[in-house]
Parts: sequence; C-alpha cells; structure tokens
Amino acid sequence: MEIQLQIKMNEKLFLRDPEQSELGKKIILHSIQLIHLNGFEAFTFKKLAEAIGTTEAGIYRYFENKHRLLIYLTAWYWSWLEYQVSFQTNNINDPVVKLKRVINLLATTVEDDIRTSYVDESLLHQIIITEGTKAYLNKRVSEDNKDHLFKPYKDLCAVIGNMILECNPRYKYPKSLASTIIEVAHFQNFFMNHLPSLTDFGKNKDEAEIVRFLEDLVFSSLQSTSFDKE
Amino acid sequence: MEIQLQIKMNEKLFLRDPEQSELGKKIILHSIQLIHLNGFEAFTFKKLAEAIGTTEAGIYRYFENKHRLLIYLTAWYWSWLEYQVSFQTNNINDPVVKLKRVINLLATTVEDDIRTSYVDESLLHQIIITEGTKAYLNKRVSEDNKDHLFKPYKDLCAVIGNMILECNPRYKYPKSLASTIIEVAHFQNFFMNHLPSLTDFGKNKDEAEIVRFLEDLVFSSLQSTSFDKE
DNA sequence: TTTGTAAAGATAGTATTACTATCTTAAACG
DNA sequence: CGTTTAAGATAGTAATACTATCTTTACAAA
Repeated sequence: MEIQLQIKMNEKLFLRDPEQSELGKKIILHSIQLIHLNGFEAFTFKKLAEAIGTTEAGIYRYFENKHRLLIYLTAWYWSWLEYQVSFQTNNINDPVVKLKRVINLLATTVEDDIRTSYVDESLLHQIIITEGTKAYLNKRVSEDNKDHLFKPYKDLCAVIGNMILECNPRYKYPKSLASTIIEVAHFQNFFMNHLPSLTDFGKNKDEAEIVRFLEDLVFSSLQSTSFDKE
Repeated sequence: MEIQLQIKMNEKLFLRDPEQSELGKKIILHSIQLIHLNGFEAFTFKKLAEAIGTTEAGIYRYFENKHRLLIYLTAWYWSWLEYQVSFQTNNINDPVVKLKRVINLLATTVEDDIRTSYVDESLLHQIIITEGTKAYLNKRVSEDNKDHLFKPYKDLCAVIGNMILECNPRYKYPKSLASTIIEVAHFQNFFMNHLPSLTDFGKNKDEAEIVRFLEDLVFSSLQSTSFDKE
C-alpha cells in the first residue's frame, strides 16, 4: 500500500499553504537542504529562489519571512514527531516502555519518512537540533505564541508530560521534565558532535549513550522516593 | 575597601581589548543594554554607535562583527560565573551543598556586581538566557572552538562536573549532567516567562521552583542506586 | 621643539539582505 | 470564452554589514 502523510498546519504559519502546490513543496524541500547545508543565518530567500529556479517574490508569496519559515519547519517537525510517538507507543501499556520509546525517538537519528515526499526528516532533525531553539529564543516569542505557532511543540510536551505522570502520578514536574527531555536530547547531541568536552560521549559519538544518559536521568527522578514520602 | 574585578579574556575574542579604553568599556556597557532591550537579531553596530555617540567604524576596531561581540559577552559571563562559583563554594566541604549553591547561582536572578563598573550582570544574565546558545549554535562553532572562544563555558562545566563526581564518584555522566544543569536552568527560566505551559512554574513564575526541580533532577540521579549495583 | 605613533572621529562607499510593488504570462475553471 | 489565480519577470528601496580613507587629537620619544 502507498500512503501519503499530510500534516495540517496552522494557517498563520504561512501566507499560502506550501503543501498545496508544486512551488510550495519545492520551497520546503530546498529550504531544508539549504538551511542544513549553510545554517539559518546564511540562509536567504534569494539563495532559496535560485536553488528552486524561481524568484524571491515567489517565495514571499508563501512565507512572510525566513523566521516564519523556520517556525513552519519546526512546527511541522514537532507535529510529525508527535505522530511518530503516538504510532510507536500505540498498544503499549507500560508507561516506562512508552517513555523509553520517546527518549529513543528524540535522541537518535531520524530516518527519512518516505510517506512525506518533500520533507527529509533526517535533515530536518539535524536542523531542529542546531536551529530549532531560534524559533522561540527571540523578542517575538509572545506574539508568535499568541498565534499558536508553537502549539505542536507544546502538544508533544503535553503528551510526554502525561506519560511521565503515568509512570509516577506523584511526580511534581511532569511538564518541565518533558521539555527538559526534548531540549537535553538535542543539546547533548549538538555538544557530542561539536563541543564534545561538554559531554561524556565524545569518544564514541554514539547516540545510544545519550539515550542511556537520558533514561538514567528521567527514571532516577521518577523512581526517586523523595517525593513519595510526605 | 574598593575592589575592581577584571577578567582576562582570550585575545582572539576582540581586535582591540575593550577593557583597556573608555570607548571599549562603553561598547560593552551599551551593547548589553541594547541587546537586552531589542534582542540580538535587531542589534546592529550602527545602533550601538549611535547609542554611544561614536561611529560604526569605531566599533569595528574593537570587534570583528556582532557575533564575535556576543561570544565575548558570553565568555565574559561564564568567566565571571566561574569566579562566583569558586567564591561561593570556597571553604565548603560537602559537595552536595556546593552543587546546590551552583544550581542556585545558575537558576536565580543575578545581582549586578558593583566591582565591574561597565557590566550589568543582571542584564547580562537575561541576555545569556535568551541569546547565549546562539554563540555556538551555528556553522562556525568548530572554527570558534579551535580559537578556544568557548573555554570559559567548558571550564565552568568541568568545575561542576567535578562537584558531581565528588557527590558520587561512580556516576557515569558528570560532564553531560553539568552541561544539562546549565542549559536546563536557562531554558526553564525562559519557558517559565514566555511559554509557561512547557513548565510547571507558570502560575507563580518563581525561580525557586526551578531550583527545586533541578535539585530533584540532579540528586535523584546522583543518589540513584542503579549504577552502584554492577 | 619636532616627530612619530596610535586611537578615535568623520565621511564615503559597496555588496548583500530583506523586503515591496507592479506588470505580464500561463494555467485552470466554470 | 472569459475570468480568476498562481507564478514569472523586473525594478526599486531601506537597512545591514561591512571596508576604506582621511583628519584630528593626544601623548611620548628623540
């Protein structure tokens, strides 16, 4: 069977829905490649237009600016990942097993999902690690948040937070632990590859070690008796 | 007694040492104010020059570009914080107490250090939370790392990593836990203030809760028996 | 006193970036 | 067949991120 996966995105993320046209899909495809290649700072709509074979004005009809495009890509990624999470944890009852699957999804290399023809999830995952936080680490964050642009990220956090509570209903910081898992998975990956002395994984550069670190961190906290006492 | 605190910075961070002249000190003072006010993206050397009452060319004699200036500010901050850590943990023997002091320093509002006349540490702390990661989350990171521009950050991590080992010599991930403490302290602070649903502190917006979360996270891991067994 | 040197001020100029506007062509739709 | 709509083509602008050059000021050595 051949299945196409389409993710419904918040309409405020774009001026014209890139998933509804060939040009739009090219914008997504090539922006992922270009940002991955040169980084978000060096990425411009002009270079993107050249890569696609269209003009700057053409891109601006889809996205207000490159910042919005970045938010779009991150939102897309988090939506896709939440779907992966729900798929991979479906029919599993043990919340510990579920949480381990999530940690694995977050901390290990993503494979390209062939059901999404114009998104290379593997590259996108790399982009999220290096550029993802720039989507909200800025002065516009509250404005963008009002437009619900970060909803996919929040939704995923909420899902993970609920798994955490399933593991230990008395744990006091489920949401913070959820966002911590996500961010730490990415930071440790970045550090491992670029500033290895900030990690304990520099020698082998093995993502499996990040998984073990995170599992230790998370399940120590959840199994800890310190909050069952009172 | 009146004490002046000067931090010796890596010479590759600047073209001309800003601590050695009036203009240089003004650059530091006003860049902190401007970045804090408008964010790093909106910050330009032209605006900075106008704020100071000098010209763009004048700033370029001190810093190659605004990215280098950001690295300078972050490096300065981490150096200053390492000094604070060594000061505040001096004469304390219990590594748990020391680590708690560190968590407190990282996760709570910093007060302006009057011994550094042209640096407002309180504003700088805010800048580090929002803009700090941009110093290394880019394509130049390896190059900049070769010039040892991130040494202060690494040094602080190493100090914290050693405290972790003092708490539990058999803990397997001291460096990763150290960098995790630093990054999580900042992220949770940012989320608490701007995307509160990603944390459990949205209601009170109280930094003390971040401290408790981090202490729980860290000491659960360090007290965990899971790695003492083998 | 002169001369050299170095910081800083003043001014100009350039390539690129981040857009906006307008006009034309092409396709798609009823 | 005429109308809407996307997309191509072209132009233009303000701001950004620099680089270059020339002058003034200051202080220090010869």
